[in-house]
Amino acid sequence: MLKNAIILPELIRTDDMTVQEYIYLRLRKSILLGRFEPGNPITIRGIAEILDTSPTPVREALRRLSTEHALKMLPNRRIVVPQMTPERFKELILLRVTLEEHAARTTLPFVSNRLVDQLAALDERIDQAVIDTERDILITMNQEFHRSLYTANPDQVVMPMIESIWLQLGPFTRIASRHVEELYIVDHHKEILAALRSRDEAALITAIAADIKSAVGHLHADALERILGNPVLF
Amino acid sequence: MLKNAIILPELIRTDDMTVQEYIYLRLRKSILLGRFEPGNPITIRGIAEILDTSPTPVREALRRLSTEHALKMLPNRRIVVPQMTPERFKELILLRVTLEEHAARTTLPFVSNRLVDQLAALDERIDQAVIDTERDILITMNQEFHRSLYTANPDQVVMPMIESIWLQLGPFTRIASRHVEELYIVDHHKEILAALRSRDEAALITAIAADIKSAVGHLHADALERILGNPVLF
DNA sequence: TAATTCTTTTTGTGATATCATTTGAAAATG
DNA sequence: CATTTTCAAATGATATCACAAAAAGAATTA
Repeated sequence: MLKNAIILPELIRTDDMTVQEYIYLRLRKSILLGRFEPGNPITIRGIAEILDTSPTPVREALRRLSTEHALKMLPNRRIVVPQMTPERFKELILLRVTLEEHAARTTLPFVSNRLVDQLAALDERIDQAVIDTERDILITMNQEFHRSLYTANPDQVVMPMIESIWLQLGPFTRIASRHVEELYIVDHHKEILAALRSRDEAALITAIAADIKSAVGHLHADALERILGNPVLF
Repeated sequence: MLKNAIILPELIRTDDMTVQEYIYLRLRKSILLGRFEPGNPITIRGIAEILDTSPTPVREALRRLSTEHALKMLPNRRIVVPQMTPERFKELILLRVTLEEHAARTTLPFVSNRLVDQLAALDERIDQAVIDTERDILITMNQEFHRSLYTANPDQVVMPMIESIWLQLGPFTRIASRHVEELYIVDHHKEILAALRSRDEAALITAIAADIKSAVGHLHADALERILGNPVLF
């Protein structure tokens, strides 16, 4: 079981953080980076052993993640990463577009020039990560780009739901990347930035939708069926 | 502390249900019916005493509910029902419209005549609940009406997010109803049913949006500010 | 009287122990 | 050889215990 220790990315643990919270954040990061295989059973005691804690905080962290639908607690009390199907994948992408369009629309009045500059800086780091083929950094920074934009709205309530979608898509991106030759991701951040600078809502919505769909653009129909049609075990 | 025992609605506990799940469902129902006052501190041991269990499953249930943003865990580790503000309320309603419109759109291809009949039957029970001024039944049935419609889509992933919105609005509806003379709720279920029968997507979207907004229709601008502007303690 | 300090009680957190369920492999059966 | 049965090990759920942090009172001081 200790072999799985590698799959959990490092995470600095601050003093004000409870054990439960630390475990939650670390597992969450791991799922977002696609480190877990769908279908693989996860055990409370197994995680507890890896992280050298008792089962109690682990179970709480796992339950939180199932509430966000990042994990699934089966009727037989087994915990797994949910299996992806073509239908569910389609629903997730459609909902992600809906949610992020909504988030973009409601955050636009709160967008400052300063924020756009920060987003532009983030985008440059993303471009660099693509050049360096730094997959983990790319995923993290891309999420940070979107999160920074949507949370400009101080009263926003949509972000947790977008994060839930990201968590549900996380395990799949890993599988998908194994079926695609190389990591060539074409984002639409430049268009998003242009739309933000001119405060053009229609253009922003278009760019956001294009950005989300391009992330799975090279995985249309046939490819998806091929990847998801069979269980894809490794 | 035992005086709060009354606020928890009854719930049948089946054998296959874990203690944690039972507590979760019971608290959830309680929140949806607006039994908790925003700001009131909730204690793990208090709930455990009321339900005659140990703190462990209670803490897990409460953590699940905070993950859904039905409750909030403060930095000082206190647990409360989040306070409502006019801004947050507006965001919640806007997002609810977005989510339920999305759900309606994606579920429409799966709507059968049989389902429409079931929804019509539900609507009649809702009308009766209005006549009898049975608040709890009205709220529950109304949610069941919407849930039945959206879950017709078997691959749907949006329902948990809609439920999260309902949970966040729950405590507020109670406050609001204390400021309104009587319980006269004008729903738009007849229009929803008509749109479903004719499989008219545009009409359905319009009806859904109208239905959601009418639930807070008598609480516009001034009234909201008045209700939410001050802490409103009872 | 109001503010502050000190003490007691309450509370959340995490580890441990116990129990029932489930799993998985060995043994038995056909 | 395939299937079923049996049984030990693993696992999840819950109660309990110990500890530290926080809250609430009580006592003291200004």
